[in-house]
Amino acid sequence: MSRVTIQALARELGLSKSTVSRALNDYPDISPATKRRVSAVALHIGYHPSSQARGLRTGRTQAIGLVLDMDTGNTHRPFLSNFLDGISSQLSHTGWTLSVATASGMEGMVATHRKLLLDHKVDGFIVPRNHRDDGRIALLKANQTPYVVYGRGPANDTAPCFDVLSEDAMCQAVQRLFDFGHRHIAYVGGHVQANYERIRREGFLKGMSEKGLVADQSLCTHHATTEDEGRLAGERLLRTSKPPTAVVCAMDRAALGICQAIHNVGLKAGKDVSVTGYDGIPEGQYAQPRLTSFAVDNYFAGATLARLLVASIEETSIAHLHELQAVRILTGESDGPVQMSSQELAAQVRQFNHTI
Amino acid sequence: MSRVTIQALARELGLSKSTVSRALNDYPDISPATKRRVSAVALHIGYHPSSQARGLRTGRTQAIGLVLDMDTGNTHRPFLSNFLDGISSQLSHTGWTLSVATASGMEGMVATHRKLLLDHKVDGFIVPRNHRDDGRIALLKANQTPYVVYGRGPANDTAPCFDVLSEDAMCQAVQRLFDFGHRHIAYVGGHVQANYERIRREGFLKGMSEKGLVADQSLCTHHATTEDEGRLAGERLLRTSKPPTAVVCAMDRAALGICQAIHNVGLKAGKDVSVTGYDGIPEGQYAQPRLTSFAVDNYFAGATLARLLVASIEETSIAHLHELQAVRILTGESDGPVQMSSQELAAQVRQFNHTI
DNA sequence: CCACTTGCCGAAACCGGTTTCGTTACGAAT
DNA sequence: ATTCGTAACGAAACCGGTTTCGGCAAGTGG
Repeated sequence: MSRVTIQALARELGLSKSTVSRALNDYPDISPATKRRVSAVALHIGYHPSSQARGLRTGRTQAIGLVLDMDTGNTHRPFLSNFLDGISSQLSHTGWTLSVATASGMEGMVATHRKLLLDHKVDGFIVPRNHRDDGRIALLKANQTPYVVYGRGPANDTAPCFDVLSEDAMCQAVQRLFDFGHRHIAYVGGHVQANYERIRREGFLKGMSEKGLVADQSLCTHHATTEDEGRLAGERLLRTSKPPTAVVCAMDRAALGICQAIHNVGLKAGKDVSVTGYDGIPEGQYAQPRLTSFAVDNYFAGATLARLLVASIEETSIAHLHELQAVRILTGESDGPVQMSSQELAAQVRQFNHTI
Repeated sequence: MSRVTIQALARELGLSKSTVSRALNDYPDISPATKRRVSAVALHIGYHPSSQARGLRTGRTQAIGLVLDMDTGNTHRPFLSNFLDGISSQLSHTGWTLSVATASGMEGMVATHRKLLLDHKVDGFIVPRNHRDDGRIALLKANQTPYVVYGRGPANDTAPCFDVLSEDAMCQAVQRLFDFGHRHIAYVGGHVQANYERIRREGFLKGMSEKGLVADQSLCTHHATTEDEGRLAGERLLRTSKPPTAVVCAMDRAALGICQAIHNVGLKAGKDVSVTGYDGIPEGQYAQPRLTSFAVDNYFAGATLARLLVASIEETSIAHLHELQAVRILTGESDGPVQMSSQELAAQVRQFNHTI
C-alpha cells in the first residue's frame, strides 16, 4: 500500500506539512531551494498524495465521466476502444482518470449522470451523441457541472464541443456519386432525435444543391440505424416508380442493409445501384462489395474531448473550445459509374419481382 | 451542486452527525425509529454522502479499475461494449463505479495499475487476459490489492477468477469436424504468452484424443492473432505435402486469414477446406463464407467479474470465487463435410500454383 | 534605532464523512 | 438504596490533504 503520507514526508524533511503541501503545489511563498528538496525527497521515499484527501478539500475528484448508451450504443461499438484510448492517453499525462458507466436510453443516462454527480465521483462529463433536446445537458447545466459535447452543441451553448465534419462527408459522397454520373440520389438517415442526423442531412442537401440537383423528398428517409432497418428502407426505395441509382447513407449499418436489399432483387451494389456509408465500421470493409465509407479518427476525438474538458474544468485556457475534425474517405466498391437510368432500374426490379 | 452534508442533515433532524452516520450505516446501537426517521429525512432533503470523504476515512474509493491493453486490445474490440455494460450494470446496484484506462504492452499496463493504485483511485482491479507470468498480478499481489482475473488464474492462486470454457469450444470444434469426416486437422493458436492459448490448445488436443486422433505437431502453430498472420499460417499449412482438410483456430481473426489463404489458392473455405474460429466477432458473420465460431457472453463475464471483485473486497462472502461459463456455437458455412483427402488437396494446391 | 516591508515557514482550521469513546437515563438485580 | 447493565445518543478524534492566518527573521528606508 502507499501509506506514505504528507505527514511522514514532512517529518522526513523536518518541515511542517503545510510547507510541504505548498512546496509541491508550487506556491510562491516557498523558497526554490526548499521546493527542490521537497520534490527530491518526495520522489525518493515514494510519496503519492491521496486523491480522495485532496478531493475532499478542493472539491475535485480529478476524474471525468463517460456514460454510454447501450440502446443506440451498439452503433459505436467498434470505435469505443479507440475512443477510450484517446481519452485515457490524454488523461494519463495528468492526474485525471476516466470513469465509465453504461445506461439505457435518455432517462437512464440522465439518472446515471445524476448519480455520478451526487456521489462526487466525477468533476465533469463527456457527452457523446447529443440530442436536439438533451436531458443530460439540461441536468449538467442546471447543476453547473462542466461538460464537453461530442457532436455539435446547441448554437446558443457556451459549453466546449468537438465534432467531426460529417456534413462534409455527406457532401463529398454526393459529389463523388455525381461524378460517377448519378443524378437520382437518395438519402437514408439515422436517429431523427440525434443532433448528428440534422447535420448529415444538411450536408447531403448541400452537396446536392452545389451540383445543381434537387433532393427528391420521397427519396429522403431516416430512422435506419440497423442493418434490418436499412434493408427495409432499401426495399421501399427500389420499389418506387423512380428508384434512385445511388443511395447516400448516414450510417454504415444502414448502408449494409441497403446492399442486401439490392442483392435481394437480383442486382449488384456498386454496379447497378451505388451505395455509400459513414463510420468506417469493420464489417463494411469485409462486406461484398466492400463499402465506400468515411472513417472517423475516434482516438483523436477522445483525446481532444478529454483535453477540452479538463481545460474547461481547470479554467486554464479559455481558448477556442469548439473544434472540428475532417473525416477520411474509405473508397470501396459499393459505388461506381451509373449503369442505367432510374426507369431502367425500375423495370429491372419489376421484372425480378414478377419472375418470383 | 449537492452541498447537503451530513451536518446539515443532522441539524435538520436535531441529532448529532455521528448518530446520523451510524443510523444510515445501520449500526446496532441506533433505535429502529431513529433509523427510519433519518432515512426518510435524508431522502427528502436529498442527502448524498461524499464518496471522497467516506473514502478518506475508510480507505476505500468504491471504484474498481480496468486497464485495457491497446497492443493486443484490438482483438477484443467488439466485445468491449458488452463487457463494460456487464460491469457497469452489476456495479450500478451498488455505490461502486468503474475506472477505465488504457496502456500499451505489459510494462505499460503495470505502470498504469501502479499509478491508479498509488493515487488511491481504485480499490481493486479486473485483470483481463492474464499471461503465464503476469506483471500485473505480481504487482497487485505484492501490494495486497484485491483483483479478479478474467481467464484461468495461476493454479496456486487464491484470487477469484472467471473464465469461459474455451477448451470446450476447441474440443467441440474438433468433434464437429470429426463428424464431418475430417481426420487431418490443424490447430492455429494465438498469443503464446497468454494463458488462454495454453487452455485452448489443450482443448484442441483433448478433442483430438477423444476421437482417437493424434495431433500432428507440424500442423499445430500459433502466434496468429491478426488476419495477416492467419493468412500466412494458412499459406504455410496448405503448401505442405500433407495439408490439413480442416483448421481449428483459436481466434476469429486468424480464421478469417486462413479463409483468405484458401481462397487465394483457388479453393473454397467450407467446401474444400473447413475452418472454425473462436470469439464470434461481427466480421466473421459478414464474411463469405460465414464463419463457424463460438460466441462469448461478455456481458455476463463483466457482470460476474464485477460481482466477484466487489465481494472479495467487501469480504462478505468467501463463497466459491472461481466461476466458469460455457460458450455458444455459431454455426456458419466455413466448415462442412470433407470433400477430398489430404493428398488430393495437396495436388490441387500444387496444380493451382503451377498454373500461375 | 525604529518602523515597516518582505521572504519563508508553522499552527491550525477545514473539507465531510466514520469510528472510538464517553455519557445519560432507565430498568433490573442485589 | 446502591450497583450494575444496557439502550441510545453526543463529543471528539481521525483520515490526508489544502488553505488561511499569523509569526519570526532579515532587509530596508527614514
